[in-house]
Amino acid sequence: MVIDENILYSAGAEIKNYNPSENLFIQGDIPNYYYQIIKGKVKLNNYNEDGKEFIQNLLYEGQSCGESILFINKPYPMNAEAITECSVLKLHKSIFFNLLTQSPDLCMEVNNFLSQRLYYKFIMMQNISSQNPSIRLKGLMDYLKSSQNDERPYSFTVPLTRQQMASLTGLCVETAIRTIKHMEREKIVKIQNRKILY
DNA sequence: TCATTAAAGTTAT
DNA sequence: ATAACTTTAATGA
Repeated sequence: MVIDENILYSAGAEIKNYNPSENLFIQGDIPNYYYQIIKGKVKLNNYNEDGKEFIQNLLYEGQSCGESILFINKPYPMNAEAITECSVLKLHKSIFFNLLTQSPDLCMEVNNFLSQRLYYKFIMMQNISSQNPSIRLKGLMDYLKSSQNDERPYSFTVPLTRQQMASLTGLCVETAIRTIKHMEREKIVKIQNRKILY
């Protein structure tokens, strides 16, 4: 959790609910609020000229959303779209900034989260620049698996659909599927009733 | 080699 | 039921 929900409530944050595929904000909007997810999943994405989706990030309950550019005066370079039913706490940025200036602890927590996002971006940027799809997918899975302690092979179940994995790595689904099958043959992953074990 | 298109099977809502 | 996801195959860059 980035910020204790009670703190956000007492600061005057409001709950907003979203249905799947509803946008919290879209590309070009001016950032005015701090968002923190109470329940549900949200994706940050872009669409290229051909309408192909690239997922910048998947966010879950307890995480915040769009805070990365709240601190500068630029419109959002991406959309935030609910992928499940979502409850989100929304706090105006002026109040959010007040909270931060009053509490070093809060400030650290926000910075910590910002660091994590940045870390993910670096990791993904490195492996996406690889031409090899197997390396891209492996890079993604390595990152996801690093959040758990068990490092044994096949101890991690990838919590993503193949479609999402493809959109996160800039591949098309079919290539992702074929590559994953190939990785299964090479004993890099196991597949149990469509779930990918890594 | 990977993306794209099409078609069909499977799962989730 | 219907939409979303998965899979296979053919074709082209």
